Amino acid sequence: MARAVTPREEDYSQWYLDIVKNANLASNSAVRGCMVIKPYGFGIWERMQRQLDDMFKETGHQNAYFPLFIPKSFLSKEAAHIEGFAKECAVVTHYRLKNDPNGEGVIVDPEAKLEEELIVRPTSETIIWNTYRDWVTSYRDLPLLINQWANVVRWEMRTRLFLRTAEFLWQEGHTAHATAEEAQEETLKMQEVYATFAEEYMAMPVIRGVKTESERFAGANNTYTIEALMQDGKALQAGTSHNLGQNFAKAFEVKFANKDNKEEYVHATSWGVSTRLIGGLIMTHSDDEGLVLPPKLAPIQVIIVPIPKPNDELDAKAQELMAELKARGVRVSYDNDDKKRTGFKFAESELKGIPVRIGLGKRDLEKGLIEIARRDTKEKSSLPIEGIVDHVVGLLDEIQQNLFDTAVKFREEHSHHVDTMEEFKAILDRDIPGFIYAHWDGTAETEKKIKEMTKATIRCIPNDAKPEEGKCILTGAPSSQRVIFAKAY
RNA sequence: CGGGGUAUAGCGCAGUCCGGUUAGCGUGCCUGCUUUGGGAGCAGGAGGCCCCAGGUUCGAAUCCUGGUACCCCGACCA
Repeated sequence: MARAVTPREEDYSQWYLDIVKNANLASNSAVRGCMVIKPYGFGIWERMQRQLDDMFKETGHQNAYFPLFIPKSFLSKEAAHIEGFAKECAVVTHYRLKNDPNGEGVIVDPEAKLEEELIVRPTSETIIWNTYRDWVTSYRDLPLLINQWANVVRWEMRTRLFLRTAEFLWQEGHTAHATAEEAQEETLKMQEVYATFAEEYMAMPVIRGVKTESERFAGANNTYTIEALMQDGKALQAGTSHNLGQNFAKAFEVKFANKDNKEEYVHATSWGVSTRLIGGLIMTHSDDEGLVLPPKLAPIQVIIVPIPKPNDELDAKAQELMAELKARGVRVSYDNDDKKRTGFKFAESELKGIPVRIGLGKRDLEKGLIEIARRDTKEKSSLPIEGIVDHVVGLLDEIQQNLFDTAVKFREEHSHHVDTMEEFKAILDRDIPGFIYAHWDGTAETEKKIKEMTKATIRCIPNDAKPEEGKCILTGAPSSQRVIFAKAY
């Protein structure tokens, strides 16, 4: 049988598509740019959702839900916002179909034209701020800490499964605060929540930083980001947290009475992560054998394979093991399909990225042994059956940690400090370019020129950037700190 | 939006240039037998509006006209 996955060396982009398709995560659909998320892929998203949702609740947020549709006029109330989204909006113009009088099928009923068109939300700031106007009247109503799990639509020119789809699933937090300080605190807090989630659950190290003006969210005063480095040396913006200042409050007249009974506009934030995270997860850990999942997010953490095939004795042993593992909180399943051969099951468990595989062998069992295979390093070992549950539970933690450590090491090996344009270009010409720390003169013109010359953009100014005197790699103008450049998804 | 490509079985493709039996191949699926410690073998079987609409022709997957959809490259893109 042919190789299931194109090797990364040969064609990284095809490798990515092969993983998504062959590991049964998602597929293209009948609708351009929109994907079908299959059960296994959605299982990963559910694990992500559950964890993030817990983290949002712990930081004081509540979930709510706002409409899919936004009146066209709302979108134009914040100038920068409409500027950013106008070119990628799906518009609803009619509300009824009818049978085609000339033949088969249905047509849009021209008599059912909407007075005002509705926009399918590309993001919900406008509809939410229009609602918040009624929710906020006093400082006692603040802070307002709301999150929404939803789908949004952005009519992108070109799409890629998970990384950029016309419709995607996400969460968007929208908060209102009495002071600018509180809003800034919230913005940074949620950036940290995202970073913690990425590192501790996805095992994906991220740089916490702030976007330059040209990369900022449309309508924000500042956009904070977490940036991850993918295996092909390109950056992925994995989550953003925006300080919206009073821009939306002013556009939607959201005012409150402060303690002195004076009217003030509220200060706002918004923050989101999307199904794009699954793309990041794939490109951080997976290999030429298939998907590699961190145990904390794997829908199945341990799979038991009977060798050479299921029988009463092996089934009983498997059930016993499963019960013990489940009691320890492990997500375990038993591959007792007798139509598939052992080798096929091994290959399939690797393709699907299941962190630990237990080979329950007839011969091994007679000797009191069990085979444990870990997905991350592909190591196999035969261990005594006593204490196997403890071993597996410990191994899951070890794999989680190893994936993170390996990803950190990769990022460090592909992070470069450069001081000249020649070095800068040389790094970008490498097969795996990575993050480039360089001085920049702080102007949008320079940023744009560098992008035109090299396709690299400023991913962020790291939160922990140390003050350092230097000269802009393009103009030679003075700079006080390094910023991170990279080619990006 | 510019350039290129594709549309034939669930999936991947050949056939189209040069019209002509019953439209093939691989894989997957179903049945049976033999296998079974790293993607099994053999045999039998099911599965097709050949993207859509018109046209040419005795005859169209194939030629002509028009349309639609998707993919790739670029531009665009929290």
